[in-house]
Amino acid sequence: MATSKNPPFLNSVPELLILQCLKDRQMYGYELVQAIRSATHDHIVLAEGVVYPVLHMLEREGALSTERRTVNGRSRIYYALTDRGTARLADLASVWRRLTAAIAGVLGEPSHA
Amino acid sequence: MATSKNPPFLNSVPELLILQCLKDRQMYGYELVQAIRSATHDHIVLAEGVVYPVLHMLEREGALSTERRTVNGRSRIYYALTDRGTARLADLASVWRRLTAAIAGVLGEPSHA
DNA sequence: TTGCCATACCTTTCGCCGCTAGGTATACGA
DNA sequence: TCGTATACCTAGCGGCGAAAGGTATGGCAA
Repeated sequence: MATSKNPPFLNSVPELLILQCLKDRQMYGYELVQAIRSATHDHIVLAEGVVYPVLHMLEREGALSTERRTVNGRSRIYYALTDRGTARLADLASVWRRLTAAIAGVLGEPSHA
Repeated sequence: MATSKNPPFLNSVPELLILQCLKDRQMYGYELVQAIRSATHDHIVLAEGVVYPVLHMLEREGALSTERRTVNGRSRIYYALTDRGTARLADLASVWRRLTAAIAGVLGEPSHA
């Protein structure tokens, strides 16, 4: 009942992954691409064209705060979760778990519940 | 290595669910909508506007065979998996499991592996 | 010193997939 | 006879990710 509609279907997975990574520590865009790539053993490779727009959108909505730093003569923009971002992460993760559990059920897997 | 690219991101979940349902027994479109709805306890509700086009596409590609039957004065189109459809189901399910496992890893869940 | 690769940021364009919102027709119960 | 459930269908829109490109600096090798 509480769940009004299907979230347009399983979208915003990139957003979920990015938020989750930033929960552990602040990171910059280029770093996120590689972190996700290596964390998933190359199973998920987010192109930069996906990551940067998401970061900008999240910043616009107040889910992320930014800090410009120069390291080794290179300028980086570090992103960190705000309270709002933490809440958003919790929301997305919850929806994600609910949907995957539902699908696992159809696929005939126990889904460890 | 075998996995060339990200499948456009987590698309074709409706297709996966439909194929999986048809693996157990043949069903008709209207029935599929409700079967998925109830199997997922209303967490996933595929509109008919999603289901029918997928069925037509799968039939066009030889993944489903059809049989028209009249029950209680109502005309129904029953769909059944072909060999090709079974293979397609196996493919989609495998991709699905790989991706969800990867995401579960990022989310810090054991994902029962 | 020149050129290439890695780093680090960014945007525009395109295509697809699912969603919305309709539409048709029959059966059945109030 | 009128509404609701059954059962099928389609056209059009929108959003999100993918592809493809563009800028700039640093470092290394030829």
